[in-house]
Amino acid sequence: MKLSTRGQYGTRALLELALHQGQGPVLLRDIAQRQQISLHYLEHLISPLIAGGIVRSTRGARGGVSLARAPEEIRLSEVVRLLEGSIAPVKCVDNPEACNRSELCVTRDIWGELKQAIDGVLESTTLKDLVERQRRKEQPKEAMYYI
Amino acid sequence: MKLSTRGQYGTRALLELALHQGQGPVLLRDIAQRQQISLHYLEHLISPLIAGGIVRSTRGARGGVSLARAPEEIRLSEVVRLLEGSIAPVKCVDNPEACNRSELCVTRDIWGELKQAIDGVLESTTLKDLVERQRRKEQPKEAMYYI
DNA sequence: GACTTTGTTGACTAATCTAGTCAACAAAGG
DNA sequence: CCTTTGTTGACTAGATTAGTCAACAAAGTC
Repeated sequence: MKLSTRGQYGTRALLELALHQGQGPVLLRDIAQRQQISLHYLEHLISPLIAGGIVRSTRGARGGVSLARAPEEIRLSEVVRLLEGSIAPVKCVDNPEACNRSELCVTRDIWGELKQAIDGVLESTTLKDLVERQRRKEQPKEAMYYI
Repeated sequence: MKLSTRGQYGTRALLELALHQGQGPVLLRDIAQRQQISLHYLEHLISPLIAGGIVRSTRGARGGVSLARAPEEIRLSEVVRLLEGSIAPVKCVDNPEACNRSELCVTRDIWGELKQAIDGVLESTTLKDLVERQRRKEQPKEAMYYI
C-alpha cells in the first residue's frame, strides 16, 4: 500500500504552486530546489499534470509553471489519479473481468471498501486545504494570540 | 496505492482456512487449487503468517495448516502488516527521520490521515466478517426468505 | 534576427521489487 | 523405512521505480 515518489513529489510540487498562486509562473528549477526533487525527474511529473488540466506552462524567459485552476478546485484524488493511475488497491475492484472469481469474492468487496476509504480522504482534500494547513504551521505564535 | 499479490493471496488463503475452521488441517495444495494460487508461491506466504502467530502448521501425512486463533480475532490489518509490511503510504509517516522536512510538511499530515483511513477499514474487519459475508453471498435465496 | 531562457519529449539505465520456480531438507504418520 | 506434507533458501525473468541525458520547441530579450 505504498504511494510512489510520483504521487509524493507531484503533490509537493503542486503545493508549491498553490503557495505562489497569483504571483506568475514558478520555475521548475525553483520547485525542484525548494521541494528537494530532481529537476529532470520533476519534468516528467509535470507533463501528466499539464495533460490533466491541473497545471499550465509558459515557455521561454520568465516562463515556468502555474496552476491552471483555483487551488480549492484541485483535489488530491485527481492528482494521485493522474500520477499513479487508479487508486484501487487491486485491479479487480475497477474491472471485474480481471479475475474470474470477482462475483463471489468477498476479499474483493473489502478491497472495494478500502478504495472508498482512501478516496474519501483524497477527494475531500484540495490544494487550498494544504495551503491553509501550511500557513497555520508556519505561523504558530500569531495563531495562538487570536485563540 | 496497490496491494501486492502477497496481501491478496494471503487474505484469500486465510479466508479458506477460516471457512474450514475446526475441520482439521487444510492442505496447502488444496488452498492453492481452490484459490488459484501457485503452490510454491503460497508456501512462502504462509511462512510469515506462522511466524506472526496467525497460522499453525502440522507436518507429515494428514498434515496441513489451520488458524492459530479464532477467526474473529484475526484482523486484516494484522494480515496485511505481516505480508506487506507497514500500511503507511509513505515512509515518513512511520518514521519522521526518513525525511528532514517531516515536521513542517503538510503532505505528510495528509498521508498520515490516509493511513488512518486505511487502517480503519482493515482494523475493523476480521476473518469472521469475511466468512459471514461469504456465506451470505453463497446462500442468497435462503436469506431472502427471512427478510 | 540571433541568443538566451525555459519547458517538452523520448531514449536510456541501474537498482529494486514482484511473482514466481526449484531443490534440498525436516518432521510426522503409517 | 517410506510416504506425506510443510520449511527454507537459492535462484530468476520480467516489471517497475527513480532517475539521467540529450535533442528539441517555443517564447522573450537585445
